[in-house]
Amino acid sequence: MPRPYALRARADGALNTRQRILEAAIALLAEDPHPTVTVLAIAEQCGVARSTIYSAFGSRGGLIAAMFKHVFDRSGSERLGELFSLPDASQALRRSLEQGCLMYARDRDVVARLILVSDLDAEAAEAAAADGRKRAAGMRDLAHRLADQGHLRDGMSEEEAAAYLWVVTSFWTFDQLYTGWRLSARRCGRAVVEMATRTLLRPERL
Amino acid sequence: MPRPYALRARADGALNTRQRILEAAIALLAEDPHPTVTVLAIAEQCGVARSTIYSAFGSRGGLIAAMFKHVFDRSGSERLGELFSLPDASQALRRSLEQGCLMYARDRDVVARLILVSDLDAEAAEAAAADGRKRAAGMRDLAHRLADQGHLRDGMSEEEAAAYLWVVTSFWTFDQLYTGWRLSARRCGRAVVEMATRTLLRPERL
DNA sequence: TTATGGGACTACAGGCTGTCCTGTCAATAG
DNA sequence: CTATTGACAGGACAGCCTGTAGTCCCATAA
Repeated sequence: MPRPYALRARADGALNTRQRILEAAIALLAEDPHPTVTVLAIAEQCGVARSTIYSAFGSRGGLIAAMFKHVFDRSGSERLGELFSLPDASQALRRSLEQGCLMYARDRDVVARLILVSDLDAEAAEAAAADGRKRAAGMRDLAHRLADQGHLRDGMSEEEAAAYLWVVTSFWTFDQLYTGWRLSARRCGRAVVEMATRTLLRPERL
Repeated sequence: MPRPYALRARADGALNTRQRILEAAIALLAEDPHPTVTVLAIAEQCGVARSTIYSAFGSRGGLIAAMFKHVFDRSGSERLGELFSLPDASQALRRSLEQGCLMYARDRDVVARLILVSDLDAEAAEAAAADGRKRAAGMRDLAHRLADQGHLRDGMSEEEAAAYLWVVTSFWTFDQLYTGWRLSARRCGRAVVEMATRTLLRPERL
């Protein structure tokens, strides 16, 4: 007959290990420009057995998916949420796009690497897709508010506006400017805002 | 003493084999949405020994680099060049961006896959970078012509214009709309042109 | 006829994933 | 205090992948 276990401390310890592995894995991506994202390398990075990673995340794909979520949900996303929720939709657009670029820039290498390896792994791809759906919903919301407040150009439908916002807020749009064209994070932000506002908003309100 | 060999037929055969391998490899990417891009899989796809691929391309990375060049240089790029060279820079912009989207759409899966695996392989990454430099030069040229012909908005420098063109002509910009937002190739083209023209050109010339 | 080189086939070393199994140790319940 | 439980380390192993090397066949050109 099984004994009922509360396991407060044990469970905490396990959670802690999970966190430690995630942090170490992300640190590995941040340090090395072309890291070998192998389970062994990550295990060694944080002094944990390879088998521990499998028991904590199930598979390499599971680990990468968890890293993806971790990076995209961590520090800075509240700040972004605040700006995004500014009452004036036009201000929300400008400020959150700029802030988004700063956030992308801070973790550029990690994010880029993570997106790449996620795309090649079915399990991790799901995490990336989920993040995409979240961003898409956000952009529809912003487009709706822009329309409501009369910011959109004549002939620009809400749905079309959401599509444009979707494009300009993607990591790759940022990175084409940042890594591809070597602009500073701040300039990237300005450029992205410029594209969005010129394309979407009434000229007289620019 | 080595004998001078013309080897017309043999060399032709070898070239032929190279081509066949490339075509087969690209077909493999096109068929399967999530293909395992292994040398063995490609070898089997076109009924060739694995070792033949190594002797023809040197390595997996070499093969991928060759595929990259092959896809980006093949049919359609003359057409794109034509449109790009139209005397009216504004027309060149619109027509070549639309045409570019049609080309991206035709080989979408192959291109996406190729960009992903290229980024994770040092050797293939060079091929991708070379293609990027080519596109960057093209965009600078177009920006220069737009400036010369007085199409650019007040305050829009040639260099800045090139950066915007660089972003909107990237594969990922297209794909965010095509795969991410499920627009048709034609609508993607219109959207990209819209972003470019609204951002870059004088409002009165739209 | 004969040397040459393209290409097939085989074998092997080394690296990675994923699974399984054993052993150790700290936390917990009785 | 003692027995149980679960986190974790460590190792072995199958299976797949890359890259290299050696061997053989045979069409071609001298």
